[in-house]
Amino acid sequence: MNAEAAARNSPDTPESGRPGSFGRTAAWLAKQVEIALATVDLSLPQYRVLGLLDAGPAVSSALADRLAVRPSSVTAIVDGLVARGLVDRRAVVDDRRRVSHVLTSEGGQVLAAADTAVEGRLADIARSLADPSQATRAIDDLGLWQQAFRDYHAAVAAR
Amino acid sequence: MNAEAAARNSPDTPESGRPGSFGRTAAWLAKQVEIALATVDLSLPQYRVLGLLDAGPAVSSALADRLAVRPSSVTAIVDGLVARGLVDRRAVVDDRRRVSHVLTSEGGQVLAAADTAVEGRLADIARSLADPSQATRAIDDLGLWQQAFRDYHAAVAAR
DNA sequence: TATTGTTATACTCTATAACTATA
DNA sequence: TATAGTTATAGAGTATAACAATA
Repeated sequence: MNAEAAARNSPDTPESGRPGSFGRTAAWLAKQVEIALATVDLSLPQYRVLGLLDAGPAVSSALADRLAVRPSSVTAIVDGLVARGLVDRRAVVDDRRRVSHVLTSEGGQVLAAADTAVEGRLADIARSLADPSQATRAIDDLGLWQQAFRDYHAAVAAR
Repeated sequence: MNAEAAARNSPDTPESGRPGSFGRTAAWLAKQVEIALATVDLSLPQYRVLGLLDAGPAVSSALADRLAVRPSSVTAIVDGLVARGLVDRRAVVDDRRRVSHVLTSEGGQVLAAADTAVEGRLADIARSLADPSQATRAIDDLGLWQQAFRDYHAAVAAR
């Protein structure tokens, strides 16, 4: 351990990140999601797309905005989903430059399986906490983040 | 919105994921971390490596285990960090097949900047919550997950 | 002309398989 | 022989730049 780390960490938790480093925790949470998604053969970006389309059809530019990626990345991500029949591409009638994306029923099933896999893995990890009430609290408070994202996007959209 | 989604969502939140879909929330949390890390020119895997090395030097196989990736992926991730002078590779004296990795002081500085960037972005989003006490709770409870990972790894290591 | 999306290309992360060096 | 790690190669996600189709 380097000097900075030694100064930051309490003596009885020598292997941990510094206290309050919740950014690193979020990074590990991400890895756990990836591991769970691998069981249903889905990547993190694909899971995000399916989740967005679960709320209704969306054109490429809307997906690119919400995913915070470039349009060419949307093409790449969706290519795989279309090839597997999880998403349908369809032309937009009044503006034929645009391409809309629709979740197929098979896509909905895979999305549900993905939700189950991810939630199951995260719940397993939460149960490692000694206090069962803390496990519940850890899970429930991800719902707080869900609300935060909703409010955040609403605020950004209103700008 | 498809029929399944319509059935799951409450009428006043038509654009949201289904209630309790905390797996999707974790997936979006991951994206926010990536966006923040881009400001310090770091990827999510690189951020995880720097965080691990902050606790002390580690050989490739140990990093592969903790990162849940194959050894060749460790080589690829670390290559970029070594090229930037954030990590040093060094031979292990008593077993020269092994390669140890050490966080440089510049690496420690970039890691600190990354922590600041990620925590700042997540805090911004949490502040979108109407109730300020909920923002605090959302942030604090990521610390609960930090503890959960610690306990989970301890349990896995003890197997 | 401007906009939407795809294609071409390059870089990173990931894996599997083959290889080198060491044990 | 077995193990640790790298290299070779391939596929996915990302970006930028160039392009085609449409407005």
